[in-house]
Amino acid sequence: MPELPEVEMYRIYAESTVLHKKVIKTEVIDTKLLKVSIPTFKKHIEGQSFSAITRVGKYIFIKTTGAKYLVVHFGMTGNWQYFKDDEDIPKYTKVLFYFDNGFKLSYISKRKFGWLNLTDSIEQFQQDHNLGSDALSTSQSAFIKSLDGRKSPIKSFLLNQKTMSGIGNWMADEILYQSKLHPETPINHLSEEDKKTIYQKIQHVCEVAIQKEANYDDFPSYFLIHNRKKGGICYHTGDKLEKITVGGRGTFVSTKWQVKK
DNA sequence: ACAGCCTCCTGACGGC
DNA sequence: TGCCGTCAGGAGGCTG
Repeated sequence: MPELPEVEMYRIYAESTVLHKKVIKTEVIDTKLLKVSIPTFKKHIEGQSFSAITRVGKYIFIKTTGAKYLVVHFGMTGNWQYFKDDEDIPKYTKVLFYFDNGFKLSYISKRKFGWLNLTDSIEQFQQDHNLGSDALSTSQSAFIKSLDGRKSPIKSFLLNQKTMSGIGNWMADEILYQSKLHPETPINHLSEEDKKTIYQKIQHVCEVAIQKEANYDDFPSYFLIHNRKKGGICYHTGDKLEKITVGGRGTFVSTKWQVKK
């Protein structure tokens, strides 16, 4: 599922395909995924070119030559694909952008958990939707300060996009596994050292995942993701991983390796 | 302000 | 082999 590293790959893909291309037409196949009306969407996108593509957390912001930014979120099964021939249209295409070179960009969503929106500016969108700064742009001191006064399980906090955005379910498990901390540990039980460790592991997991182009198979062998499945084994202890629920999300944990405080 | 639970949606998967 | 129930998950909304 697309989290920060996967969305970064989508951003790079868009930069190498649709940047500076002019949209001559759009086609909305499933209106449910559009957060604005079709006329508003067409008015601000058709006839405009894509002039910059940036990412904050799991969101992509496409600056247009018009007044608005196009905001794209992929949900859990989203993707996009650049293609030319009609016969190559991807399955589950929900929105199509036609460019003046004859190519098209398909916004794909299998389970309809993503959406498209418009905004005046990235900062405006962040304010309106309580979207925190990107995990790779958040300082250690800001991260540690944001933990003050909280007592929810640390995993729930990592999944919350309000202060730091981009971390989803597999990354939260990965970060806490590498931090040797149990995902249910209440934030107010963490030491200053723990907080620094978590921050460093957030950066590490993001950086490695992007460097490996989000191809899980290429991640180092000590990464949890290789064993993050039913019957998976802890790389460090050899014990079977436990599957629990934290914050309503499926969570894999090595109970001997990850300390609960 | 914060925490926790529910909802959306539908393909994939496991069990019989 | 085929059917059917259950699971997965990001973010927003609602409640306590």
